[in-house]
Amino acid sequence: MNILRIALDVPLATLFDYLDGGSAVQVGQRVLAPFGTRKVIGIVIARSATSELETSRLKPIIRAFEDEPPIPSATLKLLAFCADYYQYPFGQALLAALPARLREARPASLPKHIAYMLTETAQQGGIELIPKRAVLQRKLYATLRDGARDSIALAQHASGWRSALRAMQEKGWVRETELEQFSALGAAVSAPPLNSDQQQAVQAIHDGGNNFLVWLLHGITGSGKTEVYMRLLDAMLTDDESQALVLVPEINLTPQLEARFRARFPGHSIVMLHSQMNESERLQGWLRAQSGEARIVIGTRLSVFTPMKNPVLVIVDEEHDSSYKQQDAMRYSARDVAIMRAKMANIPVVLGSATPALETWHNAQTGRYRLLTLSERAVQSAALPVTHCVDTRRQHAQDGLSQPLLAAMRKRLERDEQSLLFINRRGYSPVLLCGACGWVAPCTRCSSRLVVHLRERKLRCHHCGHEQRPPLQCPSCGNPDLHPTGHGTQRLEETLAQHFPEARILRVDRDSMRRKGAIKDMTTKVHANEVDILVGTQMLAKGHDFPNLTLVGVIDTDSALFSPDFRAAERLFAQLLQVAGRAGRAGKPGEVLIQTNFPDHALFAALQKQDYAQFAQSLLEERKLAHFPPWCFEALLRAEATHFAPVQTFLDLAAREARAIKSKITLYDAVRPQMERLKGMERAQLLVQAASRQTMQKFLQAWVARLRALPQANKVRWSVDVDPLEY
DNA sequence: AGCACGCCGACT
DNA sequence: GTCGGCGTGCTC
Repeated sequence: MNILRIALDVPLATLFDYLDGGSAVQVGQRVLAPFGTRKVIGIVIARSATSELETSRLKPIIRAFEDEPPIPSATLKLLAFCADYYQYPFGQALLAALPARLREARPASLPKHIAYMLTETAQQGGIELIPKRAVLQRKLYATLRDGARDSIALAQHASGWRSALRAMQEKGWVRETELEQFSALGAAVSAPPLNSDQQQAVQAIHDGGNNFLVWLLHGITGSGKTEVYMRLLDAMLTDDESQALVLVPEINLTPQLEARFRARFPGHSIVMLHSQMNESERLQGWLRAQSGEARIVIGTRLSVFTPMKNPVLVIVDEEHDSSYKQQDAMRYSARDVAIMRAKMANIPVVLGSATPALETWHNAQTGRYRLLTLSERAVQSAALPVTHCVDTRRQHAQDGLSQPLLAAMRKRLERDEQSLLFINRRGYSPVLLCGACGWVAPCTRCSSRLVVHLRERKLRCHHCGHEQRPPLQCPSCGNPDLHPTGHGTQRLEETLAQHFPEARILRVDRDSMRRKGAIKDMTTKVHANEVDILVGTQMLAKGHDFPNLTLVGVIDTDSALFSPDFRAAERLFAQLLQVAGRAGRAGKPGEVLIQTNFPDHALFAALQKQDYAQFAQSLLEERKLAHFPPWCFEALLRAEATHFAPVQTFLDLAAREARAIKSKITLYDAVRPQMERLKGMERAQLLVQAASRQTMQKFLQAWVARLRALPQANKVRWSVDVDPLEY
């Protein structure tokens, strides 16, 4: 058994065989191996006595990292499953999941716990040693008087502790010491009482036992989902070994969330894993989770692959959030991988959301998932805002602003309260709209809207590729005045300044918030009442709590209401529900004004009542008629190249290969995505639908094998997106 | 993906 | 004469 089967970071779906060179390296451990002219890091996947290649052609590995803990087989199996499901080379999937430090050729070891303690001198001298004005040092002294503390504990007691501590070290008052293991620090803050909904949810999940079950925790904003998660952790992390994985969307992973968990579980080692951490922190977190020391792992998308010794629970917060879907390399959905992980480990998984993804809701309706509802508000001060539509067919919106909205904003200015204008710019493509009757040009083959292509004077379906000339008059009412609709948000800020020259206006979007700390500055300003009007995109929808904000205006909903992307309405509902939650907290009643040409749309009726279930039901019926997910399964073959011709050739051949496979799939024509050209690349894509996951998987397996064999496949960059969210 | 090999155009 | 353009093909 001296042959090693090794996974390498190369775009080939094979393992590579090497001689072990006498090393006792185990499955899951790292090796450095010669590969062509290079030296690369690989992971041992299996040991074997034989190879398909002649043994004389095998090279021995250069070195093995035998002292490192092996990646557990459960993690390898999960990644192998994902590589298979998402049609991605296993070695690349595996190596990409590791912290970057483990892709480098130097050994990694479990970090020591450095703690700080007072020296003899400091203890005998007492706190009077430290000058009164060195407030931070005195604070640290008081903390360390009770015993040694590590950096995490110190950070909790005093922000900016590092320089103060260094000063104390230089004076000889503090020295470093090494702890054997993580030790409990401080007392837990007590848990607030649960309302009956929360109690029932905790009870139900706890009673569900330790085996695989998917729970959907459906709770409106402010219903206390996080408290339910923490109670579950409390209840399920009982023995010394058990661990839990908590996934959160990119934006939700805030210092506040971390502080909340640490305060609640001071006796447990908690590890945070997200993209803003530096590489050594990331490696530390990974190793602590792998060793079993970390009891709670809180992280974003990629942390779904973090190895754990004894996981007992997986939580996916805001499971509908699109940041769970990776949009390059292996295009996995961390929510779906989390469910698969729970299934493989035979443990429960909890999905939490106020507006679940329609796929998730569907599974809860059919009984595949268990539904738990939190309908009471846990925070009593959080009152439901009043939602109204402004009918922009009657109240014309000049430069995007209608009179009722302007009047409402003026009222807030007079009362010294704040307003938020929400711009929904995402997924924007112009549709052809009749201003008289509200007719929107539909696709004849899909239940989607046609997109206006002004330059070519054409209407096109981005889903199936259907094209037609724009009609000269409205087929519904005969009105000849049809126009593309859905633009004009750029000048909004200027227009506002004209209307309210005295108001302090702050724009919040990705551009203005790019600078580090910009978001924190923004929230401080809003809390200090230094802003009257906030103008922003979906960045503003989440998380922030502004007590003096009493009006939310939504500028343009119609482009999303009738977007060619069939998921746009679902996203709009989630966003609007979230922005509505920004208005009127802490006692002051909030108001939400939505400008729309279609105030009778079912979405607004459901929004006014905060009735997700009703809206989801109507969307599900629509999707069933149109044969869209979740009533079918999809995969997208994307291709791009500097010129369009090879892209077209490749997709034509790919379509031919697809038809040659005897599978019950629906193949659509190749279409250009909304961004036809991106970063100098001409793009196009091919959509495939199947009635079941198995059918799709079987088809993709055969298809991708044939695609790899096509010589034309090397002329383009192509990838498969299984369960795509964006087209 | 890298990286080497290889076979044709403008340079010291 | 050779430096270097990127097409082709291989990596256990």
